[in-house]
Amino acid sequence: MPAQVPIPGQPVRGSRSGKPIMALFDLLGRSWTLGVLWQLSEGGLTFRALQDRCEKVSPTVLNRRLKELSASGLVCRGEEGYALTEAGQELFALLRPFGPWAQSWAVMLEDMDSD
Amino acid sequence: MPAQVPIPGQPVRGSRSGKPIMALFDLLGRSWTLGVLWQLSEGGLTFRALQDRCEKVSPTVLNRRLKELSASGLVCRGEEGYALTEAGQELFALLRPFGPWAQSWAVMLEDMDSD
DNA sequence: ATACATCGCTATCAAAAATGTAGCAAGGGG
DNA sequence: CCCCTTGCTACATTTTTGATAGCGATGTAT
Repeated sequence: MPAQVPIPGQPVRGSRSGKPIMALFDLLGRSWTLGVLWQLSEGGLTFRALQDRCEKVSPTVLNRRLKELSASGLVCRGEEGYALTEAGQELFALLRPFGPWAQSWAVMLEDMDSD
Repeated sequence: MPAQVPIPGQPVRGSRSGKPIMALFDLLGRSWTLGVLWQLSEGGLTFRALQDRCEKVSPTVLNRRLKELSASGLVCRGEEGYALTEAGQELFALLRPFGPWAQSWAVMLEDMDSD
């Protein structure tokens, strides 16, 4: 039985209430979801191109994530393969600052470990 | 063998390169990580309080997530139980806009389904 | 001191999800 | 027809998550 797509308003993995933020976290908290959104941000990619970008993702999981993201209106099929929808781009806009933040986080962790 | 904590600079689940953003996505892409950060944003919580807030999390997983988040410098133990570190608060600041966005996403999904 | 409650977990086992690899059906080019 | 790429599906294995019970430590009231 394949996993269900988290839908705001309905109980999801981890929340009886189905609060939108919890549904979103359920979706984003699955392996590769964040990575796929990140990779698609620069333009449409074919299934295999996406697979290559995400070095270690199995086709099984990639396909499942793409279906979930499509059902959630974040991804759709464009001329060049899979692409972010408008909503997907909005979400990515929120995600973008994570890039630079992760950099400084990495530096902080190094300092933390060397002490 | 328990799961390892994703560390920037080292290969992680899903990335040979170990780019910080990929390490971060690996961490955030585990079940309950996002939810825990969210719940801790309003102040320190004890283990059991956290368990109650996250309705369905098992102690096994909660404990594992807390260890990972501690090792990653995002969470530490304060006077009132577990709390966000400074870095954790920075990350939450990036996460906060997801709340309102999730609301409008929920509305969009309803419209999408009713058409 | 004893009884009881609460807290932060750990142990154990079952279920679900992810991984790795192989390969198929469809479409295009030569 | 032959060969190549694309978008997957099948299947077996490993990893992760989930559910439940309960232990040892600490505090508090009796």
